[in-house]
Amino acid sequence: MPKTNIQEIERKWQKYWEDKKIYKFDTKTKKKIYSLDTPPPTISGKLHMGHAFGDAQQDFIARFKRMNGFEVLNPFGTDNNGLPTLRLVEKEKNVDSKSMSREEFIELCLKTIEEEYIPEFLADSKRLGISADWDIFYSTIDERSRRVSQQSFIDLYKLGREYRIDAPALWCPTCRTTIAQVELVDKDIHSQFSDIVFKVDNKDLIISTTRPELLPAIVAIFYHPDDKRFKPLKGKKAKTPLFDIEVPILPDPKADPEKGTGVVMCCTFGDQTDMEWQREHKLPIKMAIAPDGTMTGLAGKYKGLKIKEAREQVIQDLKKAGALKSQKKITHPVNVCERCSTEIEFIEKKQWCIKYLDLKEKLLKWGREIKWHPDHMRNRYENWVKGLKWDWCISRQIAFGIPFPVWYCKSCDETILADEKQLPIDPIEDKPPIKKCPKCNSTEFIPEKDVMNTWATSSLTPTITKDLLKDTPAYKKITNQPMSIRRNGQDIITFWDFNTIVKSQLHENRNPWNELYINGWILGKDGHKMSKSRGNGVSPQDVIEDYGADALRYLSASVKAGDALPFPEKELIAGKKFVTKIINAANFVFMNIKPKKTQPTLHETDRLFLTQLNNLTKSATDAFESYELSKAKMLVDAFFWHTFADNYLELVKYRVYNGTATEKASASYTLYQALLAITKMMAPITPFITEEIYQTHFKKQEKETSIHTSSWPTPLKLKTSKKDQEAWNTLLEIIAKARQTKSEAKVSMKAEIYLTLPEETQTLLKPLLEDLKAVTSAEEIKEGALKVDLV
RNA sequence: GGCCCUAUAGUCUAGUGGUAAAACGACUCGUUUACACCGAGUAGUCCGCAGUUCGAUUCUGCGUGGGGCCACCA
Repeated sequence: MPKTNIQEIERKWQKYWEDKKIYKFDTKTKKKIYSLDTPPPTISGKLHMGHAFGDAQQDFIARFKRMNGFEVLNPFGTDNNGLPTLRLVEKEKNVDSKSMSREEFIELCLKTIEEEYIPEFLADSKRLGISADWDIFYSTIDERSRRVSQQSFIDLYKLGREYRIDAPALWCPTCRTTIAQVELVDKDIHSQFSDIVFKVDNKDLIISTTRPELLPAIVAIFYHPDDKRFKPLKGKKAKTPLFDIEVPILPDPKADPEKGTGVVMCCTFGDQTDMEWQREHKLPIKMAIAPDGTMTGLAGKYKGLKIKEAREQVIQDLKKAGALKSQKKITHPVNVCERCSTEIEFIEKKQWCIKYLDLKEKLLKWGREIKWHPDHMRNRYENWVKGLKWDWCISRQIAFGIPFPVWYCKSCDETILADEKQLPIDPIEDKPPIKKCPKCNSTEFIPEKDVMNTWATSSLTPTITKDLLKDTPAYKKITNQPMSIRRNGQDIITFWDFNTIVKSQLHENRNPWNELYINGWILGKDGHKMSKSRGNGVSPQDVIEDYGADALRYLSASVKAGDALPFPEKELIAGKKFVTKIINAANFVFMNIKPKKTQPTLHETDRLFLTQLNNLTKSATDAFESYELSKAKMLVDAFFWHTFADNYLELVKYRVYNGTATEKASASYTLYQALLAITKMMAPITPFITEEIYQTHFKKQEKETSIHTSSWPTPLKLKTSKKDQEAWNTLLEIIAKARQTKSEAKVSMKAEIYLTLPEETQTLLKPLLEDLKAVTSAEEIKEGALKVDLV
């Protein structure tokens, strides 16, 4: 088929589906509802291959369930309330969010995304054949999401699950925001160990550090409790150079005797271990670094210098003071901000946290109540839960996002919640619901300026989806129960899936979904993750242009749940070939048959073949049911290609052209049923070409508006016998033998032969011998050991 | 440092306690009443070691390679 035809056919059915509202969710449905919690992509550009690949796999499930009698709730959302959107709009519109009012900036973000990004993204998704109901649409920053998200905050506050504390927070000096553990990446940094001389009872104690600028913030010195070298120092105090601060010397097992000189200095905000020590040993809190990445007054004369400048200066001064013994260059990995690669710092800040560390055991239990596909992906969730050390900090200090619905009393700091009926609100713009503080009667309130972390909202997608259907009859059916399934990539199990489970359990005491499908993962041709910097990306738009959307979907169906696959161009070729082949096969079938729905007396070849078809129907349906999508595709594809096209069509041709009325009727029925079943079973994967075939050939008899709302095939009623499989296999073996003989003799497949078959084979295949003679061009069948002779 | 997944033709993947298969590629032929974006055929393969077993590519352990998660990183 020429390229333009594929494009035309696909566009034609895409329009048809939209016009006929084939994927419209019927809110008045009487059917069982199958609901999908769809991952809202952060839209900052075109649909990329990762989106296409995952969305396609989800669509296979949606379409399969739709054909199996479910009313499928397949919404579509976008996630654009976070830092990436903020960055995008700042860059695109050349503005600085800090110099605008929050309201202005949110407006600009919404407008930019909605006008310039979402339309193209949606068009690409539709072009891919995603069968979502586009009217059930949400954005994680729209009014509904803001309301649901603020309501969640208020509910959790009332449940005592939220608290606000002065806490050390991971801080990025460049982004000027606190960041989450998951936003950190490791980076190898060239640095140096400076051996600094401390004084204990006027004797030298050498301590190695990579961060001499933190000398003013030292609160203790640690050694390993088993380290004999330092045991005598226990309980003594060390004096720091330059600053002359006296700090205690303490034993702690986290100090590594092998590293540096075996003793380590602890500053409140040096790194995570420092903070743990601060807590465990109840050390004072000292802040040497301000939120903007400069030194605080604590650093004395170094105040106002940037971290690196201060480090240089301190080293110079240590040298002058004779307190720097030596320096050694090292490369060591440090945590940096994943967005700007700045080394992170720790600061003290009032933050809202959701308390969940007490729920670890329950979280593990809840995780086990969800069916994971594949099962082993639950390990990632469990490892994450077991490793949790902090409660969930949901405060973010950026200009864009969903505001906390709270104010604080200016005089007593009492938290004032917004009136639930007025959500969503912005405390900066709106007034608190009360005039006086209930605690101290003060009348002045300070709005919370922070916004919520994006995961605090996107962890509510099941709630948001259900809220979209409020006031419809379907609402009752979907509320108060988990959604059917969520599908997403393995990369966000630990935050999106995890946080959603947390919220659902805290709010509703139930899991958000019954099942989780971790989609297969597409890599670049080089086996690495697709990325701009590697230049190994493939654009789905180009692929659709060259091969068609069906071919891209066919490719997406060749990876197992949870697996990763280097981009296989050959699967696109195979997909395109499949499309051509099945349309040709359909043309052949309907050129030669008279469709008949009732089963006539079946010719033995047809009965045996239909038995094979029934086996396929069972195994492919099982595979779809258990979400083994790649297996399902492989089974149907292999059957279509080998059993149906290569063998059955060849076997039946002679009879179709030359048979008696009875023989033709049997062939007609068989061809019709087999092609219909195959077409339907491929419909979830290649929806366009199967719709083309359905509409062109089957619709007259089948009557459904679309193949995608037709019913899934079930096995046909057939007489069977124990020898069916043996007879079918033997038949194919003989055909293969004849083909082999001809090929080796380098003659045409139509060359005539003498076929010699053992008596028992002839008995087994008796009703098939005429078809066998025709397909092998055998002039006659002789008796004896299996042999093929050219005439 | 802890953990998870994984290893099959040139490539990418199925599969099995009795030495294996499809697709793409290669090679050899054929073709005109579905299909040259075709048909048929040929060659080619189970990471290493040890254990369990009559028998291991398959099960177990270890090693090695690849992918990933977590923790640490003065």
